[in-house]
Amino acid sequence: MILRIAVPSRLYRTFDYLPPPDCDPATLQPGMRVQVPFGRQQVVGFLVELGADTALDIASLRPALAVLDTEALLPPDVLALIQWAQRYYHHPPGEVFTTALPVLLRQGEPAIAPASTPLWRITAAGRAALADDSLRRAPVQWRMLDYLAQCPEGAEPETLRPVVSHSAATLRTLRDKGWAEQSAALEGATAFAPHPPPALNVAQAEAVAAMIAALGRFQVFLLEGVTGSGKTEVYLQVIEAALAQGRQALVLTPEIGLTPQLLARFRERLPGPLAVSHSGLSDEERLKAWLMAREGRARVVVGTRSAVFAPLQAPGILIIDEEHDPSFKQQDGFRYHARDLAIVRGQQLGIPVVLGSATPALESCHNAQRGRYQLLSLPERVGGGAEPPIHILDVRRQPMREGLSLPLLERIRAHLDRDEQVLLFLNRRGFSPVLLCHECGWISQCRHCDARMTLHLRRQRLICHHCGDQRAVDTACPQCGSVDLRGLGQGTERLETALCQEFPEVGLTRMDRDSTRRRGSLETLLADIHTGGRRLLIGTQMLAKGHHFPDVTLVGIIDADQGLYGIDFRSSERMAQLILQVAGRAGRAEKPGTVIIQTHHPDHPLLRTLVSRGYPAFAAEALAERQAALLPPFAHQALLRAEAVDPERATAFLNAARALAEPLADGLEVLGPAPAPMERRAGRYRAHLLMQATQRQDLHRFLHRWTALLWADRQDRQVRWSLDVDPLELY
DNA sequence: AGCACGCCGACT
DNA sequence: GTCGGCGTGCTC
Repeated sequence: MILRIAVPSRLYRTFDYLPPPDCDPATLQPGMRVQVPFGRQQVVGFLVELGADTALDIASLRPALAVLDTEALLPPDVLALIQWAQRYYHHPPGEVFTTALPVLLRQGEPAIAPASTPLWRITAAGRAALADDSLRRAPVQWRMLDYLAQCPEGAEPETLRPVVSHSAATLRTLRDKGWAEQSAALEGATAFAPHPPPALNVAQAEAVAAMIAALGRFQVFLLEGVTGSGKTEVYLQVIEAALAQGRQALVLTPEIGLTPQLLARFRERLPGPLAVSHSGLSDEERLKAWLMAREGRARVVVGTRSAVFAPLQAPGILIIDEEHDPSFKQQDGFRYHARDLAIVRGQQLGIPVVLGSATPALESCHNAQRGRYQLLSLPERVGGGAEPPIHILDVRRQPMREGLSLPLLERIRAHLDRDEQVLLFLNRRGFSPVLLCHECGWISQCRHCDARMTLHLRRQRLICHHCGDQRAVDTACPQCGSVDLRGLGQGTERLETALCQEFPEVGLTRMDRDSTRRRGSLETLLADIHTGGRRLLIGTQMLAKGHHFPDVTLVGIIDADQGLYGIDFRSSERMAQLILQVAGRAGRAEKPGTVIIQTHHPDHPLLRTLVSRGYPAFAAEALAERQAALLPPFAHQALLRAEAVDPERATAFLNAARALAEPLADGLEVLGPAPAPMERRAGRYRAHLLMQATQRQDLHRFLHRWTALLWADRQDRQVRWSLDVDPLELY
């Protein structure tokens, strides 16, 4: 008997081994982990298949060293999903397994839960202290205690570490004061008092009924609902129905969507422990969540992208929230799309898949249009209240003050004068994206990229946002020595400075990657906004996700122009989604918000449609444009990327790849090699070859044969290359 | 990707 | 005479 093993390497094939000498081959099952010798190393591999034949001479096979599991680690459906993904994305099997499993398991740790650490919990006295302001002078302790108050079933010391900078000392102090205590984990014994579900409106009830009727068979639903239309409530009720049938639910959300609010809502409504999986967890916590899902102790699993591979004991329904979010697509290594894989998994399991979004991806809209997905719309906001009106503000020939037009400034002042909050969205961090010498025209070019370094005035650094390189800001022009260096263009830091001068009496909060760099600072900023009287909020797309600001009555989109004529054919779709998401952050039923978009292209047809007729009309029009241009979803793409220090070698590789492709390229176009839009990045030159076909089948038949040739070809080791099937970014 | 082999130039 | 630079090839 031969063991076909996927080893953790980026080689595009499996390796054959003999069973270990002391092993009863009858106990072996695909999905078990096996310790094997590999070259001069020992690695943990995955048993993919048991076979009788091998392409090699039996005598040249090496025996495996040990079988690490007594039963298959992965249920058959996850194994099937992994194999499907490996074929579809044409990616090395070892890396696919590696991505699909928690770190500890791929390192060979046993598949049993690590000893549980005692949990920290708030005491009754602690709650009282939180309420009566006795921690007014101790903000760090207050923040920790407030965090504990939001963890009814206790929190592991590990998860508390990021909350404040010296969590262990803080916790000791809180314990000594009797406000927090540490005790062993209560096994799944959440004090669960089911909250009665709120009444549904007609559209919600119809959606829930349609999904419940589909439990037990494969059906994709596209749940399209504006912000505040109650998508989460629909999820909760359909999950409850699946649980009542003894099944589990898997919910995928974008990273930022895993906010305490969403989890708290799931916890108070759904019985039993929740398995939560995202990148902020320790390896032990991830393994624990994984095991709870597999053993069925957790009935509901909530996680980010990689949770699509979570093993489930009795899968009942898959839900992908904010399905349009690009973070569902992995952008390096194994470039899978978790939403697409969830649909495949649902089909393989014969269970429903729910895609929810206020602004569905055009791909999903198209699938709904042709009847592959069932469209369910939630057109009204729960509790009434209209969607905020969106206005286009033509800034052509307008005097601008630091990127703000005077009419916008006036509106901001009016809202602030009424004691309301204002949110300004600018998708560019730093002070200004370029430093320019007014004397000779020198600009702050990055040494490693075809990009300019962004000026961060506060930190007195020039930082390249593409490779991370940074240096001190020049005091004089490196070219001509002039001291007249000026920042060109607006970033959030500059906007903050300008608004501080304009409205010195108003509290202001900036939210971007720079201001939330320290762990826990996001929570602090949000607390400031909700309770601390900060009334001007400035931020990047970080603002657009997860958090709602009910007191905001004015939203300003500072610069919509980038998105309208971006290099990427998806940039207008992105911009529309961002605008509506930012708009959706604002207002409440009795105090609706207004949205103002500054642009130099007030007549841009897609922007006009979005503003006057809403997202569905926008999507229909954008889809018509895609169809006319034969772009996705009316064509299917794969991108072969190559990068090397020497640009010639990257291109030579792609030319060779193109030569291999030509005889096979039936029913598809091969475009390139072309330099990437930003050709040099982090000191390496990047180029690519784009394959495009109108029939998905043609593309995949081609890729199957072509990748085999590519891997067999003797390659230039200096060239790094990768294949991206269904690329979201064309660079 | 690792990891070794091996063939060249810079030193004790 | 040896140490170590990185080009090349292999991993069942």
